[in-house]
Amino acid sequence: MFVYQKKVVDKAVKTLSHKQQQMVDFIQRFGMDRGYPPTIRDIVSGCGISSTSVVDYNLKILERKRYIRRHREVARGIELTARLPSSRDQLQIPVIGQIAAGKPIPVPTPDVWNITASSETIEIPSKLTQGRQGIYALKVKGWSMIDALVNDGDIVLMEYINAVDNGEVAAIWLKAEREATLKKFYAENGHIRLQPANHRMKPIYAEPSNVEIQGRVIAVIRQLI
Amino acid sequence: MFVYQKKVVDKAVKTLSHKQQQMVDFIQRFGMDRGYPPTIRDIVSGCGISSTSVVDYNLKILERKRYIRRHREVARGIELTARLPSSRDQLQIPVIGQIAAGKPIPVPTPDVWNITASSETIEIPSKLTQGRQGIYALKVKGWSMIDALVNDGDIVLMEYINAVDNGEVAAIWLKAEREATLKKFYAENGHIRLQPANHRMKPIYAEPSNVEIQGRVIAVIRQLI
DNA sequence: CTGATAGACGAACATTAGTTCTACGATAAA
DNA sequence: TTTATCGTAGAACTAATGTTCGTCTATCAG
Repeated sequence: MFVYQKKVVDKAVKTLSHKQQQMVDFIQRFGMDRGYPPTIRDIVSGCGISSTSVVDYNLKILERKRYIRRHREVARGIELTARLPSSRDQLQIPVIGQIAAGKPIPVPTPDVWNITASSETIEIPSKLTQGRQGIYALKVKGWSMIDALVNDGDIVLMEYINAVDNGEVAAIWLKAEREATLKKFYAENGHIRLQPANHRMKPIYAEPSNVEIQGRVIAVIRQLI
Repeated sequence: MFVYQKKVVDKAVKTLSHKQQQMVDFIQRFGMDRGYPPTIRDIVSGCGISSTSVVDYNLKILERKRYIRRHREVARGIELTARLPSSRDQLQIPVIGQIAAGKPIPVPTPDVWNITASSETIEIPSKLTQGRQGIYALKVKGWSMIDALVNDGDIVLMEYINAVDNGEVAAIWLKAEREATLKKFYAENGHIRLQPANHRMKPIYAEPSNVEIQGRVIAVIRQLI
């Protein structure tokens, strides 16, 4: 008796024609994307079927095999019996301070690094950093970085290095002006050109002795909720 | 100015009448229990309301306040914007196209959603979206969004909605000009003010009939390698 | 008092979408 | 061959469901 029962269940649960599997997948995806189940006609076009009655026919089978539950006479009354999860990896990056004109850029000393859980952290996909070390983040205060297309409140992802290649965007401390700024860095015969990201704005020129590279900009994140 | 803005958003997001709160709860429960969203008439009887138009009226408000998203002309096309679970993992968001002046913004239709699974996607922390659904991303082409502090190559994270509150940044299609643009949106006595994020730039004014809201900007991501 | 506005009603209307019926070809059993 | 069943089609029918409109009430500012 148990054997018989098992057999029946097996057959009922496992055997799905290609079309039926396709329909289950479609219903699944549709629900995930849109927040409500598909109509029979959605399934028709979504699975390249040519008639509503075919879908109805197969839905009846899926229902019998307990992949779905149907609520008759109800628009979109298709309910998946199973629902699912997911996961991935990401990094916790410390936001170690603010960047603002007139204030030196805080440098991530080891002690700061060590579970500065005290302050803030942001999560980012590990893909963004591409495996680099010495990554930290700064929150931008004020509008002085506007010519780098960075707004008040933006988060700047930084890599802690002291030299950059031409054309890279860096956080630069101008000693004499006592100003922090984000610019594209170009070393050109004896002096340094700092080029705003905004092409309408003019570059500024500085003496090498007046600039201090504080880090390289990896990414800018602006969240508007 | 910022205070005013905050106030507006606050009010828009928080204040719910008793009836509206009741409706949200009902929609929530209904979806949990049955696996599909309620119809307007379900809400009528479920919340002891006496007319479908009352429900419609309040659904419009809930939509404006972003508690739900509605899919017009679609049976049970009510989608809660906040779905419960979702841990601290990250999401695969499809980059469904480019945004550029002179080109309409591609809208994520169901088929695009699925097909683009094959094309490009970006990973973002689920925290960034705060559990919202209907999130997609666009790659910015050209410098026409520069006054929104968005550069060529930036990724704009969008939420697919058709109505925004004053002060929010939206992707707007100007019909007559055939131009897409990212601006802060303000509806003011009969006309619409579109305010660049860059405070050095002047707002532009438009007729309501000329603007089409394509989505809301959730975040901007600029990756510099 | 007047006008503006938020909420609520109920009916009518237009689509959407589930259901049903007939028919056809292929395959397998009798 | 005949009969039965599975899978597929297409169309028609009807119930379910979203939308719109005119109307009504209550409240509040001027």
